[in-house]
Amino acid sequence: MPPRKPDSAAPHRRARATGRVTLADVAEAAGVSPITVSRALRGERAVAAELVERVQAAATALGYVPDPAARALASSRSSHVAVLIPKLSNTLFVELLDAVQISLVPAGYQTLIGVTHYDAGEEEAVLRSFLAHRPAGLIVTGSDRSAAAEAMIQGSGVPCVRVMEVGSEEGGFSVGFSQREAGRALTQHLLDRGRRHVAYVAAQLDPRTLERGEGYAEAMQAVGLAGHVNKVLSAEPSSMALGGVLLERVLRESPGTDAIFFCNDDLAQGALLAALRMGLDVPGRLAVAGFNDLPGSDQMVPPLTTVATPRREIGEQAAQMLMALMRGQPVPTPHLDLGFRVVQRASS
Amino acid sequence: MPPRKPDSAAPHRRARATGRVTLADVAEAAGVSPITVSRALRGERAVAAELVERVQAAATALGYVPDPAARALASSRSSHVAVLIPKLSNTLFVELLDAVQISLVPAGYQTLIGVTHYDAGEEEAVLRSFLAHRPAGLIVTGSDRSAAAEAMIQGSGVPCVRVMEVGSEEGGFSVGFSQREAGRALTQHLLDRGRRHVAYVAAQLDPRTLERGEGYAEAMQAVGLAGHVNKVLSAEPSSMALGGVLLERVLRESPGTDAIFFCNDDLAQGALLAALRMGLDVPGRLAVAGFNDLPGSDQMVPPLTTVATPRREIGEQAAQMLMALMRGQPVPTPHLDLGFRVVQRASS
DNA sequence: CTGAAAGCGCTTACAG
DNA sequence: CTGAAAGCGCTTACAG
Repeated sequence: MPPRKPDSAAPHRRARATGRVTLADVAEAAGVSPITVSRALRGERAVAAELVERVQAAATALGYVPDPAARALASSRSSHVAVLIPKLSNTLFVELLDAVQISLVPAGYQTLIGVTHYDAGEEEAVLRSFLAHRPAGLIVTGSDRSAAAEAMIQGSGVPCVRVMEVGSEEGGFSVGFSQREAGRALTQHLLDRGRRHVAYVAAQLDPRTLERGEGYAEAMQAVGLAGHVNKVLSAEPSSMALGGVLLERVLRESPGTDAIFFCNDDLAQGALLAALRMGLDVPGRLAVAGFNDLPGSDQMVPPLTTVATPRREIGEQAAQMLMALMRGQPVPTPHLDLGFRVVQRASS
Repeated sequence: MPPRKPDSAAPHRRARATGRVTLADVAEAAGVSPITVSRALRGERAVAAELVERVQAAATALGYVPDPAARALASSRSSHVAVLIPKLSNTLFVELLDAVQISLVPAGYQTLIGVTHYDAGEEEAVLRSFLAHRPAGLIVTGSDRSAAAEAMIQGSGVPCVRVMEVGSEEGGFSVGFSQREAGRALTQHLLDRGRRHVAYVAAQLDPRTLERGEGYAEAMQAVGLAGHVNKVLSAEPSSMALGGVLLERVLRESPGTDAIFFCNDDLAQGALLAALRMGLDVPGRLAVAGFNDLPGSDQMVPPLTTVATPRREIGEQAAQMLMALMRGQPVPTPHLDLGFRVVQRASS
């Protein structure tokens, strides 16, 4: 009978207080040092192929899951990607977010979503709170923000991609399309269909909405209809109900209007339904067009003419671009224009 | 002239490599120990009022922001709350999420959102990844999940609130309403309006949808119309377009139908628009009702009868309940029933 | 290609 | 009511 070792020397390794399987456990099981496990699992630097296999087997056998907090503390970089969007009530942003998430999650990143409600103060607060988490990357909507917010982004050194617009500033990164061009194209479409008294009706009035309005005005001016330019702007949040209200307002204030370009499909959908209730002939008496091609627009009566915007592709490409930046890889096209498409349906 | 001190002894405190202001910096500035700063800032335990003030002043002056990673590592509890929802394409869940977020963010929690796509495997994967982040709390949709997912939740020890249904199991926590009761109430409403051939049309077929269907069947049976029970079920994802398709299918297969109860408003909205295109008289020939009272339902032609569900309140109350759990406070009502409301409009 | 040492910035027991 | 010590679980330089 072999002599019993004293208790104090017994265990090869004491179980953690937390019960968690750690890097050290994997290292011991694989017979290597913790740092080798770290490197093997992250695929960082060269580790002998044989060791990599042994480490991976041990990690799997023990059910090892790296601790993001420890990783973040040691590397001063978390696996979080913060995404800032203005509102969750606009389907556009939800789809954008969904696409970002679908691309980022399989790569091991966690999405932290921040809603700014189109408010500079809220955006700063969200940014401050998120940057404290040392995110690996940042995706923000548009390029319009307070100087303070901009300074926080720059000062943080966190890679950042701006979405929905295409920028051109040196040093920045963006994925989107030209809101102005899109506004111009849709207006041109209405003009091509023979409309002359085209009104631009917008709500919410964020910078992208205003840019579309500028495109609209340019298209009108280009064909000598500067005198017919009619922008109806409401700072209220966009909604179907508001679309109906604004339709009535335009018809009352500018009875000669023969086409309305709504800045977002929800307004246009609401206007279409209001027209139905009023017995207003669309497109006979009035052409109606929207923007974004949101769910339901193709189901309207009549189906809604609109601009299809590539928010899902924008989300995916922004995620790809950000991943390249986070890995320190070069980005061939720092400002990626994904374009848009005028979708003609029976409402115009 | 005073003698110059040697360089090596000069600085009171060396700047961190990271440049970050730490607890130690605040402690030094306030003339207390780091642990006192920690306690004063978290409001934990009793700290002399005078010290609290001094610490807070120093923290503010230095612009101190606690490091969530360090905090999580030391306390083995992060400031993240993970929220699991089935889909981002259903407005219902987006509003729920928004409400949760609005309640949690001001309290210093970060929301980690996980989309399961109604898939058990995806749910397990998301859960595994989230639990590695040691969330402070968890909010999940419904109470239907794989045994593996359930075991992960239980085993993690993370406080968890289930939303959208009200449970009754001992030991659990939930905020929602009775889907079955709601299904019954809406059906009863249609019966009260004189309808006899009421069909229940559902897509997606998640457990809540099926429960509503059971409520529907019960209401039919209760008035002796068991023979008229007609459930039309499609496993496809819910959408407006599908609503139109299913409407046509019901009219073709069961021409005697005089009312349809759609399991979600998007289907019902699509059906209403299809009816418009077909020239089908609603509610004269057919009554149409939906569920959830989603945006746009009140704008339809005719406006849609539906059940208003309190998802915002559910989100808020779930957040409140979870915060109590995370703080170890007692929860007076572990299963909170927030009810629902039948909203009668012109479509029935 | 592999490792020993130090440290990231907090909080948790344990004392007093 | 306050503090000194230890440790959470990793990764970053620095060596070899």
